[in-house]
Amino acid sequence: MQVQTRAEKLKLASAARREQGKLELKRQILEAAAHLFSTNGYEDFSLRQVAEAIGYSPTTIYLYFKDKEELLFVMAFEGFRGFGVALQHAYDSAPPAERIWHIGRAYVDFALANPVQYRLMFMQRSDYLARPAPECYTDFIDSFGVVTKAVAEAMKRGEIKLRDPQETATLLWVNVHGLASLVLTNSHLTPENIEPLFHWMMQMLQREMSV
Amino acid sequence: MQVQTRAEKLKLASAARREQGKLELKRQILEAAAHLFSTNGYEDFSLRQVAEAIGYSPTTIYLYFKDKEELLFVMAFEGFRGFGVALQHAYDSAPPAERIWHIGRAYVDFALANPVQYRLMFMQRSDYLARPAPECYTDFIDSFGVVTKAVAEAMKRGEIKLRDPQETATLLWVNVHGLASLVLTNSHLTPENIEPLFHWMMQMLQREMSV
DNA sequence: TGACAAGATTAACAGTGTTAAGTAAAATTG
DNA sequence: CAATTTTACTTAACACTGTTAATCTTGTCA
Repeated sequence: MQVQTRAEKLKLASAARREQGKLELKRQILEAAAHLFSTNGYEDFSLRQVAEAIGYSPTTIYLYFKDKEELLFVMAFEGFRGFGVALQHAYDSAPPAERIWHIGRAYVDFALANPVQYRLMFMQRSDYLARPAPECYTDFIDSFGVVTKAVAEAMKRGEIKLRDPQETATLLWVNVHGLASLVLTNSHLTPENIEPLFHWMMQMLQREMSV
Repeated sequence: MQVQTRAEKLKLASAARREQGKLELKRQILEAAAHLFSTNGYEDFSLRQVAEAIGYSPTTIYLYFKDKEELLFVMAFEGFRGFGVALQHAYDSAPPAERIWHIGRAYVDFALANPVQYRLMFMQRSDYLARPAPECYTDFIDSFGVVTKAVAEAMKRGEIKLRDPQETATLLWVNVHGLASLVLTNSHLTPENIEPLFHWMMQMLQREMSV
């Protein structure tokens, strides 16, 4: 490998700077989109409004996202990313014996703290879950995998009964998702008054896993 | 009250016939809409396509439904109606001691048999649940009420532990909805292979309610 | 017959996603 | 430094969408 000439270096630097600018605008689009999405809702979310919000012409967005669908997908995917981080954090920060409980807590808390995103991710466009991640999102945490891991390890430690970890994790998932989506749906269930139900549910699961 | 003249009778009959015709066209619109909805999906569902399908101009639909939103709502509501009927049937046709189990079964079966409607009702447009029923849909079964009733009666009979029936019903609901929506979302879970999970889940709930 | 009402249509508007052609400025090259 | 190419963006246009107002048609009634 030979050293580059000064001109070549400059060229690369400038290219990098421009690339940086592109990334920043992409970021800006995503921010405006997320904001409009959370205020207007899924139904009234429009590309043209996003464009207007950032002061660009509508077609500019197509230079950064293939189409509306992809912009929405990336928004959902940022949700999946944050969601995965939250579950992983719960896994990491809890004593092994309490991991499952903490993950359940983190799951529900995420839904309550990010209702708009949660709805998009798991209710309105749950089909996105089947889609492969967009390129450049390689450092992606498999949320369900976190649960499965916690379950499998608890089994290995003998804290819960030996079963198919995947199936056990699914039963957990069914419960936390069921509760979360019910709270986001039913006005009688509020973030405050679900606490007893959440505790009951988690205790039931814990008991069930032990037996 | 005096007898009507022949002319008055005719008038009424003709008015009734026309009213009948209106109802039939409304029915026709709903059928075409349901069909297009289930083939094209929520995103690509359009009034103009519905109009074309039944051979009317787009604006005709506005003579029968206030707007697209109401047509969609009525479609969802027909789903709620069928859903309520299914749960009620499960309630009626099962021996008292097995009612809860049967209702759970009916819940999940409905979701698997009517995935498109279920998605609309409880995932894509779960906000419809908070909306009051459209007039003329007065004979409406409160699905959650069926569960609550079954639970309350099982408590009275001493089959399950005394608790807040509403909260117990909610825990049941959380589970069946969680499972149903997961199956409709996750391609790894299919109507065939969830049977073990369903049984495990229901047994867990039954155990939990007894303790 | 002529007035009237009901049911449907046409035309139009505003807004949407999306594509192709055009433009101005910046970067690159000889 | 001038010429050329690339880049980032815009304008114009198309094919849709939901929705409204005005119009037409047709059978009903006095």
